[in-house]
Amino acid sequence: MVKEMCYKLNKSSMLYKRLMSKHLERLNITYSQLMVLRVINREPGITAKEILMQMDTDKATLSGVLSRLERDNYIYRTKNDNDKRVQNIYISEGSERLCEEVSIIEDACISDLVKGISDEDSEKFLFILDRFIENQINKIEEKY
Amino acid sequence: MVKEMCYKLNKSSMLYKRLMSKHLERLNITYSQLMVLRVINREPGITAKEILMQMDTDKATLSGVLSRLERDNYIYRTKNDNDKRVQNIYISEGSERLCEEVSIIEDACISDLVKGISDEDSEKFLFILDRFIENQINKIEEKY
DNA sequence: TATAATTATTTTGTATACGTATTATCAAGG
DNA sequence: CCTTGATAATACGTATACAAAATAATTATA
Repeated sequence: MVKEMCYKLNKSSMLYKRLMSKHLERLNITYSQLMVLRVINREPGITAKEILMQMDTDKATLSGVLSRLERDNYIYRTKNDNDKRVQNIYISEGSERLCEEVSIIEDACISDLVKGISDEDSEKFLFILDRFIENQINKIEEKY
Repeated sequence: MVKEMCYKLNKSSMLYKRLMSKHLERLNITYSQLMVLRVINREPGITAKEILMQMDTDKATLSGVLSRLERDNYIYRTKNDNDKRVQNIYISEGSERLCEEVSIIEDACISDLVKGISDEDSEKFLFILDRFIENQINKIEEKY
């Protein structure tokens, strides 16, 4: 049964990314880029390191996403004078609007996903999923 | 709440892949390759098209996975005489053993993931997840 | 039967995911 | 000071994920 849970979690995750990508296509931005952009929108001047701590992704991956966001003028970066290793990251003019627009798209994407699932069941689902994730994290931290 | 469900499903999926990858590292095979190898192991002579139907992945992705599996001698392919577009795919000598070994690894990986979650709750979780996935599939098939 | 439509698969291009190496900078100790 | 170790970030290599185009073979149709 655990195996089945894992497979279906993977499948659902894949479907979600597929769904969001389709809707985001016309905005010329990817799902990953968007997730990062939102964090920056919430905390202007944030550093890559701080984004990493919030997002549980890989630093090399994030570096790539950031450089593409910068290339496409969604963000800009300035060197931090206190610590020249660090760059502070800001949303470009106009990108706030993008974040808002995307929230609307996301709401549309997810609107029907709990159709036929009661609030109580959703609650229950989240509760179990939290426990499952906790177990996964413990397992990953184990030695091999 | 739906948004939270989606984020956590993604997170859990990522963690699972990370966990399996760490354990599979020493076998010199990736998680995706393994999933494909197993299907071939179950149905020797299967075609790429048939694998696709079972696995809900992308044909281009599968094509790459298959070519790497062939490159590393896990599988071999023969042209089908009835339809020369098609290739029949077989497990190479020795790869069956790999499949068995991997099952053991996978069991070890997932063994503690339902710790603290009752059978009843796992059941419930799967039930809700199935419904969720069904809704996702319907949503993806909608027009934009 | 010649052509059009379809099908199986690969190729190409872009964006992740992630381990490892590298670069630049900082901070602490000798 | 200056070397050593830690830290922030990028670069590189390999493997997906996936859209779109290309290839090659098959089938349907005029």
